[in-house]
Amino acid sequence: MARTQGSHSDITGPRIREAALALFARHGYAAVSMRQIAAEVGVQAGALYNYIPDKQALLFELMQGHMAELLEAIAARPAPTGALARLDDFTRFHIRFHAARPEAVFIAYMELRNLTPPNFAAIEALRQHYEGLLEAIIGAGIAEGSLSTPDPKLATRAVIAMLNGVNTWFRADGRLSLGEVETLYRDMVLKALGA
Amino acid sequence: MARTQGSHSDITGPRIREAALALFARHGYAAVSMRQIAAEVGVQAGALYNYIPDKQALLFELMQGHMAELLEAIAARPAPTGALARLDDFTRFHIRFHAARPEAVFIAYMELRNLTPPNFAAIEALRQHYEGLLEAIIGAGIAEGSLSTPDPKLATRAVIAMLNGVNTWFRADGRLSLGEVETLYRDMVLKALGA
DNA sequence: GTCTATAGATCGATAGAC
DNA sequence: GTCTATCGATCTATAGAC
Repeated sequence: MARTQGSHSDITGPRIREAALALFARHGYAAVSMRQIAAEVGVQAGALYNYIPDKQALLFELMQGHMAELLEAIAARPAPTGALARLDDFTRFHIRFHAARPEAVFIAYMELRNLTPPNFAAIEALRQHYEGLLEAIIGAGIAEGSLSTPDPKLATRAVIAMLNGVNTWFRADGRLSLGEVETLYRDMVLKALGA
Repeated sequence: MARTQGSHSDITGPRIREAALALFARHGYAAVSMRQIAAEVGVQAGALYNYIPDKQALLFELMQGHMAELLEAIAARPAPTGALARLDDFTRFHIRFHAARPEAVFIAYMELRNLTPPNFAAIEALRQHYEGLLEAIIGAGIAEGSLSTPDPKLATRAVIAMLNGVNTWFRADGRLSLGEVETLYRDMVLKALGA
């Protein structure tokens, strides 16, 4: 990994984020040193500070970037017509998006307590916005009569938790394909919400 | 918190575990120092080593104790007759048991990666044993025809994840009582499993 | 059983040479 | 933009007095 001297402003920045993402996900933010990140990138620790003000900002950027990507991806998706179709689309999107970036997802849920209070508030607002999208779908389903659940807010949290669980065990080379998992979870979600 | 000198073998041990539980849950294992734990107990850092061999053993004891308590509590519970009644009992037990000890639950799920490999294997075996209890109930329900779900192993994971989610938002002084939450989740679980 | 003191290592972040 | 070198703080764990 050692590199000789030279100027690499275009690639070092992204590589720092990649290395930090992998190391934070594996060992946890508090257990990873700036020297470890630097070694993974192939620079000395001091060079990291040309790209980030401090370790906290590095964590925040990773989490904010992940949440922004999530919200952009769901916003860019054309919404199907009808609550059931929208719910089907949401569950498939959620599972697929999260399965594709397990490290960022892991960090986004595990390292919240290592954010400073203002940084935490910013991430929490993004998370609540995403949750609100699902709650709106469930509310629309109740309004149109295609869904029936006594407490939409609680049901929203239950569905999100269920879908998030996929990331703790899914492996691409496992017994089920991602498409099969999506369908099985979609069916459980629809039934749980009284479709 | 400062204390004068003296011998307190009977109470210092449990107090160390209590302090470590609270601090690990709030700040994370890697971010908590032995000095912080000692200060919370009211002793100097060196005194901790009369009770535990090292920091890792302290984490392991907390997690193992939690899992042992969980398995003992469910084993001591008289099993109702019929899969639906057993499922109702399991969901209520799971939610109530976990809601009563949020710190231990948080540590049990968040600090797995900070265990040494042999310690991790021991905890993981206990977790799988617990999961197996729910899988057996679901399997029995399918066998007797009261439940209908295409993949019992996947359904087991989905239900556990859904139930675990309660701990991330439930507050005793919130909108819903724990009993109400239990009932709402029980209903969603039953429906999701095709009861 | 707890104290004080400390060893030996490692941390985040900065300064200045190139 | 990266290097070497380092400051000052902090860490786990241990040694020896009481």
